[in-house]
Amino acid sequence: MDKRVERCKSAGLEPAPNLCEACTARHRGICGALSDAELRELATRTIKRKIESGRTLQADGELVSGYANLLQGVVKLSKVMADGRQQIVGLQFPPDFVGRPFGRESRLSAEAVSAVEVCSFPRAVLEDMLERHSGLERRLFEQTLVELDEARDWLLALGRKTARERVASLIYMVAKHIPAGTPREAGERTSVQFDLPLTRADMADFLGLTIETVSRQITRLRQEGIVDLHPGRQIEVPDMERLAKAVEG
Amino acid sequence: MDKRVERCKSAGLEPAPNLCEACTARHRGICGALSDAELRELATRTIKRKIESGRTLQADGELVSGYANLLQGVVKLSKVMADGRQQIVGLQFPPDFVGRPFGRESRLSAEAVSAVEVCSFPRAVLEDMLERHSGLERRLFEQTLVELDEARDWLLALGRKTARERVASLIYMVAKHIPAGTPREAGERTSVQFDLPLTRADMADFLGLTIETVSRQITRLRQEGIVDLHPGRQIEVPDMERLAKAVEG
DNA sequence: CGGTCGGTTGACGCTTATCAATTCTCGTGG
DNA sequence: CCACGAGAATTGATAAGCGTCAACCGACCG
Repeated sequence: MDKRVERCKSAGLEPAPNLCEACTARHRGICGALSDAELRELATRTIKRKIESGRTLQADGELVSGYANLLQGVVKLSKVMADGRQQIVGLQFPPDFVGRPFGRESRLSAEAVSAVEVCSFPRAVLEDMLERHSGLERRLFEQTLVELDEARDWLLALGRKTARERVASLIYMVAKHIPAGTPREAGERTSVQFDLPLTRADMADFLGLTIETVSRQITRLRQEGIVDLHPGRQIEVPDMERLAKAVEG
Repeated sequence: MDKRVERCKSAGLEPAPNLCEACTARHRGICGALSDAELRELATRTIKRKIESGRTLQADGELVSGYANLLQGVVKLSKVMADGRQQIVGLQFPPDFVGRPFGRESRLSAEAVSAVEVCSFPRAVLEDMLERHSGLERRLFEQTLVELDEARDWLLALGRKTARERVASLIYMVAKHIPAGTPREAGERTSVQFDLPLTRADMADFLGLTIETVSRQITRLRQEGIVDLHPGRQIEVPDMERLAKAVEG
């Protein structure tokens, strides 16, 4: 048995047979930069893994040993201060690439916030592929630029927005990223329903607030009719326009 | 006269003769990825410009028309909300690259916060150079990764740090970036003195605070003996260790 | 059935914003 | 050279928004 497969097993993970041709993300994310032949090559060097919620993909300060394409679920990137204060500095959705190219250490950890499925590969594979397929580097670069933009959007949110606006911003962002659950019948308003994969604690850590403040602001948005809460972290947004307004005031 | 040179003149800018061989940044920034021959080629297509404090290099929403290497001075990147709230999302120091590769629009503006000197070139030149010198793309990519890291560090600051810690963090960061003015004689403590190129308003916009709070926290750091203020935005840090402690609490 | 965890709600206090007045700095022109 | 004015910075008084502490509810699991 392959050594990597073995390591996965021992970590309680479940490697699956891996055929890029059947992968839903093969034309998205960084894989979109590869030809069919290249995808076949990649298939021999990657492992599809399921990761349960709460498990750590990459710990703060640990050497980068591997990378992954996110296929399903949500991953949070977070930083902690010496005294325990914590801040989530990014959320990743499919088909994002997870990991830091070129082995620069970066002081952050990546953790699954829901059941997650990734296509993972060791560091050497990425480096090898980068050398041989220049389109890949461009693709990674572009994603990094998008992440930089998103980080800067959140800087604006954390620096200048009120608690209510921040919560609205988060819900708005997730609504835009998640494959819309129920876009409702055409005749009705633009009602959207989806699963919010974050706990109140995660939301607070992302928004630079406390659990209590997040909870209060959500109640407020509910009373205002901007969101509807359904059991099991389901959120319904009856009118995206109104939510969008709450994002900026 | 070259058309570009003409445009510069008309904008009140002063193009200078441009010899990469004599440039102080030729081995740093993205130029460090180029050979002597390539630098000579680049020299024919760039213009060294001086830009006065307050002038805008790239306005929010405007199409990216050109790029620049920062040779001297400091540039701020900022975002504004519809109602005027403003947030600085990044500061750039020499020899940083200024501008957004691949023409993605990004909703931010770049403005000189001190007298600035840049080596600028039109968009087409960057694209052309990128195609012909693959090391260049890597270099740009690496800088973008550093910027992403810095943005995430500030997310932690804005989300979780107190006003005092934020102000200390900013002073600390500038102290690390600015070519140290007076490292003092070897026998003494590690005293550092430098110019803080930001107004209180800029600092506030960067730290997500108000002018008044920034001012109060600086007075406090002064009373604690962590910083010394000298006329003309000169700051002296008698002991970097103590400042570093203030950064995290 | 009790225990834990996630979430909500309330009372209170602290940090920071807001409003306002004053001082400082520096460039300009008399 | 000094007076003047405008913008930058400081300081004070007050208020608001969010954090802290604590009680409580409901779901889930052993």
